[in-house]
Amino acid sequence: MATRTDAPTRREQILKEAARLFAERGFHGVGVDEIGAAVGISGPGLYRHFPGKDAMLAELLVGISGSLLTGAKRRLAEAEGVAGPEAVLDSLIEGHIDFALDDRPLITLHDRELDRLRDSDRKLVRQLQRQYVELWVGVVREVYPSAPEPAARSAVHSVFGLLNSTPHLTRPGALPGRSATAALLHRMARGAFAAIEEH
Amino acid sequence: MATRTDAPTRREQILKEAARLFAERGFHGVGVDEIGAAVGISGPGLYRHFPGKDAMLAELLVGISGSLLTGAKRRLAEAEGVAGPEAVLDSLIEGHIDFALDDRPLITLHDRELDRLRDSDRKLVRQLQRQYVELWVGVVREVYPSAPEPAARSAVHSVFGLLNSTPHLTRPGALPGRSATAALLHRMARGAFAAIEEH
DNA sequence: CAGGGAGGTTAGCGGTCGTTAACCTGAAGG
DNA sequence: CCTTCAGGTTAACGACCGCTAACCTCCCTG
Repeated sequence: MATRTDAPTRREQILKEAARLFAERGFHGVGVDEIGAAVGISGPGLYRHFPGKDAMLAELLVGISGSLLTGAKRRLAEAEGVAGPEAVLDSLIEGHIDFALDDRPLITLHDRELDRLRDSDRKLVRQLQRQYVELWVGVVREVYPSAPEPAARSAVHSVFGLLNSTPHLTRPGALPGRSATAALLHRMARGAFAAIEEH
Repeated sequence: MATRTDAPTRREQILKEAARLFAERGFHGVGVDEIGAAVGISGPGLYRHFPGKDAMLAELLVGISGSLLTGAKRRLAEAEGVAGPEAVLDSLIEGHIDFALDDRPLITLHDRELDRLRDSDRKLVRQLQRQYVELWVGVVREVYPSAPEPAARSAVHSVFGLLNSTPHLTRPGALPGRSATAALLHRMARGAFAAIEEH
């Protein structure tokens, strides 16, 4: 998989703009004409690239869940043996923060429009999400062995909520710069996890 | 304001069911017929109680933001002088957790459907939200005086994300019970705030 | 016991939206 | 040079949805 430097294809443009619009106004709140207009073609021209509006949302959500899981697996494999569980957890957090900061609209969609999918697609996305969560839970339980599994799972969901809050705080972009924000989020996530263990 | 023991009025039933449906399927994803059916009347009967579908959403969102702010102000006033800033922060966290656990659909709506409001209503809601955030920021800065204001504000938004994650974790209801969940969320919120200060 | 308002009902209008149909065009390939 | 096809276009259809109109039926009250 080479690092892409090519110009984005029309199909990719459409997906990107659709993600932005869906995140801004909701799946049902955006018409196909608007999506088309956002990439310079109009309305039904989209059907040369996608079988329907639903298919765009499906591809977006499956893509998100897939790359989150793939990235997490890669980070876990890279750290295997050579690093302790704390470093692995840090790596997972870092990956999730990068995603939350770079693909804000996708993060928004990811927990907002899942129910608008066809049954089969929704099942797939949920399965990918579940694997992602369980991967985190495993690592968290290595770092905090005294934490019972349900608490660890709740904690993971809550930290996702914390990290995924980025869309809310960057209205004017007047926040302390990307790296400082990432560092703050990272520390807060670790601080939240550290509170799993009572006292 | 007496504690209400009376049966809920038809109007309140409608608001409650509308909140649930809007949270489940999005504002545009729910038809007035469905809302009517959820309270046992059908379709246009709703217009005896509300001027339109938008008005239901507006009343819900203004109500949420208002009661969050009112509750926070009350807690702040009660603790004035008699308690240190840490206790005030704990009280704010407790209030927000109660709300997140008891009114899950409203919490979901609150940061999801704001853009579907008329301009004037949206402005009002945003102003209430801003006051709520600033109230938290003030308390947080008392507890952590070394934290710069932008960091404190980002932290507050992130902790809201953490606390508002409750809708995600209660799919089957097989989580460790309400009080244990509340305690875990509370500890995590404090742990996250504690990480504001570097090192 | 008349009458009126609160709170429903069903029928239907007007607009919007996803999708399809039919047609056009420019560039690549034999 | 003719063909083909990818990638557009506009027109239009059918479904759905928010809302209004018109009507009906209790129940309360003077």
